[in-house]
Amino acid sequence: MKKKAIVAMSGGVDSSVAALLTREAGFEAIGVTLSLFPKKKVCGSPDDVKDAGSVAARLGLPFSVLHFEESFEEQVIGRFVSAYEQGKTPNPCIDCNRFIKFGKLMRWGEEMGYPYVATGHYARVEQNLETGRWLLRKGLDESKDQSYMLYSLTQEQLSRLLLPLGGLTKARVREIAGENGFLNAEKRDSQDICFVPDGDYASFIRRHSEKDFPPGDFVGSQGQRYGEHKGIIHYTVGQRKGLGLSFPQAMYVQRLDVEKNQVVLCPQEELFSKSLVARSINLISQKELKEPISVKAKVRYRQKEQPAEAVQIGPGALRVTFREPQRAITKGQAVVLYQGDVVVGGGVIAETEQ
RNA sequence: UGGGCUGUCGCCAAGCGGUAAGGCAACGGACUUUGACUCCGUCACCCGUGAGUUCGAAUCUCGCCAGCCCAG
Repeated sequence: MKKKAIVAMSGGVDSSVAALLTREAGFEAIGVTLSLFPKKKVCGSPDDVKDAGSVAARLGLPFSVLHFEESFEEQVIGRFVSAYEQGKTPNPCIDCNRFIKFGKLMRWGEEMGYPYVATGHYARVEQNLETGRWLLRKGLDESKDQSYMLYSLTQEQLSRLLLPLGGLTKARVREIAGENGFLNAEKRDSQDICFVPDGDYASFIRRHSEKDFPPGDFVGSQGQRYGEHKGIIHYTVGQRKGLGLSFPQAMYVQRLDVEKNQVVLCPQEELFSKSLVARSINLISQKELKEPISVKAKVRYRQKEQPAEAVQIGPGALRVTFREPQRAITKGQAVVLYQGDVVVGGGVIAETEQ
């Protein structure tokens, strides 16, 4: 009997090709598009659903739309807003993967008799036959690698995950889409936060938060006042644009002080720190770090991994110390550890040090 | 009220007789399944104002206006 898989189809090229490849790999597949925030133009917008449905039809796959708005609101938007309220800078895509695509959707599939979930992520999953552990590896096309976004997946989730694009380049994926007459072969890559299509995430947060985010002071690291900011949610560590102030040199946000409602500014040189503490960690290639290990770590998506040493400092926490100080390490963002192209694990940055 | 200094893009600031550098900010775009960073592009037909000298002035002269400093 064929193994059964759900393909999470966003309407884009990647997941469309993933659907094709999943079927070709011998799975009995169904296509599903998640409706997450129906009132706006997002995943699950009419156009995207239409594109996904059209590809599914072309492949002869059953297709349906799942209404996960409620979970999305709670698990993703809620966390997103709450992080900003605390002066942190969240990565909602990671939460969406963790709680929606590989949480809610996977559970739904299980109930429906479809234990596997396939997506169009550029990363690879494989089992280490010696240890039995499931490994997450970078996509072969390093320029598109999305393993960073998947660091939070558990062994259970990885064991049910199919990533058919892991060994392909983006160019090849578009080619395959073209060869198969997919109407979205040339559709542009997605960008920005899907539920804030106009890019104005600050207004979005104000609409979704009980709290008030009043103007406050821009200050220097010595406490000198530089001017007035628009509300703390408008800023993130390392930010340069949008301050509306002019200095002899470019100035950046060094940190956010929620208590004092201050945004602390500094020149580029003072933006670097050497180590960080991550919490809510998830380890993949090993169960725990018994001793410090040497890794390469990313402090944000689309950053080249940097040499570092990682040590576990508690059940859910680890400290990462970089060989070279890193620019603008930001609370709320994820740090992901690699050894070669294997994801060791990762966590949410809670503190920066030095 | 005398004496001195200054007045160039939203901010800072080059220029000192030959036809307006640059930085910051802003705006647009690229990049991107997060926020940032980064990169590329745009951004003073005009130099407080009026008159003059000159082939030609932001650059020289005179008047006026504004601001600053020192006197009193």
